[in-house]
Amino acid sequence: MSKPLTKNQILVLDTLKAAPKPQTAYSLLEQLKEHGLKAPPQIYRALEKLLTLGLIHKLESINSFVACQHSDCAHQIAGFAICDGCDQVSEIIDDNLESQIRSVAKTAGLVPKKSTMEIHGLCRSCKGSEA
Amino acid sequence: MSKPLTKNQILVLDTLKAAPKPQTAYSLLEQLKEHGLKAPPQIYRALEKLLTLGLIHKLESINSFVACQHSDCAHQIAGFAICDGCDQVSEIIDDNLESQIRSVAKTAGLVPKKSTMEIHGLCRSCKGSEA
DNA sequence: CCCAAAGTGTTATAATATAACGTAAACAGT
DNA sequence: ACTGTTTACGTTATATTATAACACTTTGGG
Ligand SMILES: [Zn+2]
Ligand SMILES: [Zn+2]
Ligand SMILES: [Zn+2]
Ligand SMILES: [Zn+2]
Repeated sequence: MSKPLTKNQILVLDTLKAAPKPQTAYSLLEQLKEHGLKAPPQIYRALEKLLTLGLIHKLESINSFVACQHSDCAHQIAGFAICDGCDQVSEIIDDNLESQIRSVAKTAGLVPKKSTMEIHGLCRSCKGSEA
Repeated sequence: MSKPLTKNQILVLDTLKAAPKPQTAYSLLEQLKEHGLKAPPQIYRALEKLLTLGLIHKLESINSFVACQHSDCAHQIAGFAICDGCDQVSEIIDDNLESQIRSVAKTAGLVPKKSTMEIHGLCRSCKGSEA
């Protein structure tokens, strides 16, 4: 029996799901002020829970959060492709990625727990409209 | 002819080279106060320059900086293995990593510019001394 | 009912990073 | 040498991201 999400957790998750691009904690707070949320801890606490449930991901390189684009990849390892032109993000599950990570970890003699891979660049449409 | 580093840039780089673990901008500032540095921008500006020169790397997941462990990998793609027990970091250059990144980027239709890969876990010695 | 765990709302503060300003070297072209 | 341009400098102030701490409420099991 997995516990249902609380009101604040649902608010944050739904906002992330509806957003076209990654959101910072403070942009979420701004949007949720009309629903009664008032202070950063309310956002950060919901984010933390959603992270441990694997329902959202944090993009470390831009201090932002996105809803998981798969059903629930708590245990999986994902890579993120981030367009610096339009902020669009794709979450990529690649079978080789996990073995790649294990390989790098092994080289370093590290037992891996958690990893992030974030690739910045330009998507096709932004690449086309460059100066 | 590559321009020589400035005084502040050398101070920051040398401090990072001598450090046993990643340093935050503010820990660098703290250490460099005795050399006359007084304000964050002095540190951040040196860091930015050193980053573009490929002499240091930023670990996005811990908001910290490390000296490059290779001679100069401005163009290369590296992975970082970070021990959460002792903060030791290994910079791994793996031939497969670059192709892996290209693969993920291609899946997303992204022309890659810059990427980060950071693996957290426990090194052998910390793993051994677990509770 | 009672307890423990998890969540809530709130105020305050810590930690990370940049804007903006005026000045000073560094350097290439004339 | 004189210019203009670029880069770095030092400084003050502020923006952005994240957490500490406290008192209270809800939830669910024994
Ligand atoms: Zn996911
Ligand atoms: Zn784009
Ligand atoms: Zn390097
Ligand atoms: Zn360790």
